[in-house]
Amino acid sequence: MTKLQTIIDHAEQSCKAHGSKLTTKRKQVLSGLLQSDRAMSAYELVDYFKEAYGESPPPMSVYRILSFLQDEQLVHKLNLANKYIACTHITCDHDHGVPQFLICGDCQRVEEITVGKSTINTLKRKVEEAGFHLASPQLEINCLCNQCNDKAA
Amino acid sequence: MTKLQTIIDHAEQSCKAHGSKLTTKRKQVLSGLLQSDRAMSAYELVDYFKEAYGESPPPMSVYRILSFLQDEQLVHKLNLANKYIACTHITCDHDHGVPQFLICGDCQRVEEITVGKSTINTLKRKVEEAGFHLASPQLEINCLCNQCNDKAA
DNA sequence: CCTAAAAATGATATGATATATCATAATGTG
DNA sequence: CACATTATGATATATCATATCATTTTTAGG
Repeated sequence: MTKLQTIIDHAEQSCKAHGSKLTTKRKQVLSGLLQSDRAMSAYELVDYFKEAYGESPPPMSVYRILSFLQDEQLVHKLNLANKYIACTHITCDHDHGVPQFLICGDCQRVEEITVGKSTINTLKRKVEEAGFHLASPQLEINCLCNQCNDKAA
Repeated sequence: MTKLQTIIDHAEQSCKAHGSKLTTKRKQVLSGLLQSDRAMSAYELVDYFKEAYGESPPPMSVYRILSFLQDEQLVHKLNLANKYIACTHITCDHDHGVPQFLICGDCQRVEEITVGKSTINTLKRKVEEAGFHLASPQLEINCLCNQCNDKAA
C-alpha cells in the first residue's frame, strides 16, 4: 500500500469517527492536495480533476469539498495566498508542535516551521489581553524565500 | 488645524522627501482610511468617494492609489482580509515597536498589539533558518474578537 | 508662455476567488 | 420500497484585482 493510500485510509477513519464520510470526490481532492508540493487554489484543483480523472466538477463543488475537509481538519486554508494545503499532521502521527507557515509572497512556495511553545504562548497572552482569541496558533507569515529574495536584489 | 489635517500634512512632507507627490485623490483615499475605524476594501473606498465627494473613480484608480500609498509606507494591506488600513506609525512619531494585527475572522474588526522584540527575533531566526526572509515583521493574526467569540458559543 | 515629456487618472475589459441558490443524484433508515 | 438526509451538479452573481489603452494634468526646457 502506498504512503498516499495509508494517509487517505487514516483520514477516512478519522471522518468515520466524527460520523461523516470521506466520499470518492473528497478523497480525490485530498489526494490532489497531498500529492502537490505546493498550496493549490480551488480552481487549480478543478484543473487537477480534469487532468487526473477526466472530469470537471463545478468550482462550487470543489469549494464545498474543501470546506468539508477544513471542518474535518484535514485541510488548511492559507488565507495569505487564498490557497489550500493538506494538513501536515495527517501525514504523521507523533506530536510535533504547532506548525507555522512561511509563504513566499513572490513564488508562493510554502514552508512549515515549528516555533517553541513559549513563543506562541507569549503571543497568545498578548492576543488575550487585547480581547481577542487566537483562531488558530498556525500563523501565516508573509515572507520571501531566499531564491526570490536574491532575484529581487 | 485638525488632527487629521496634521497627519495628512505629515504624510505629504514624507512623500516630498521621497520625491513623490501626495495628490488630492491620494489624500482623499488616505483620509478615508484614517477616518475609518476598520479596514476597508478598495471597493468600499470607491463608495466612500461617492459619499464624501460625489464622484466615483474607477476601482482601478483606487487600486493604483493604494499601491502608491503602500509604496510610501502610508498604508498597509491586510492580506488576511483583503482590506487596507492606514499605517499607524504615521499618526505618531515616537517609536513604539513592531505592530501586529489581530483580525477578527467574523466581524473583520482589526486591533493592533505590540509584542516584544525578543519574541519577534525568535520568530525571525526560525524563518531565516528555513531559508526565508520575513517580508515584514507585521504579522497578521487570524483571531476572533471576544464579542464574536461569545456569539458563537 | 508654449510645447514636449512625464506623471496621474479615467475608462473598459477581463481574470481570479468565492458564495448563494435551486435542481438532481446518491445514500441510509424505518 | 418510500422517505429523509446528504452529496453533488448547474447556474448566476458577488467580490477582489490587474491589464491595457485613452485622456488629462503637471512639470521642465527652450
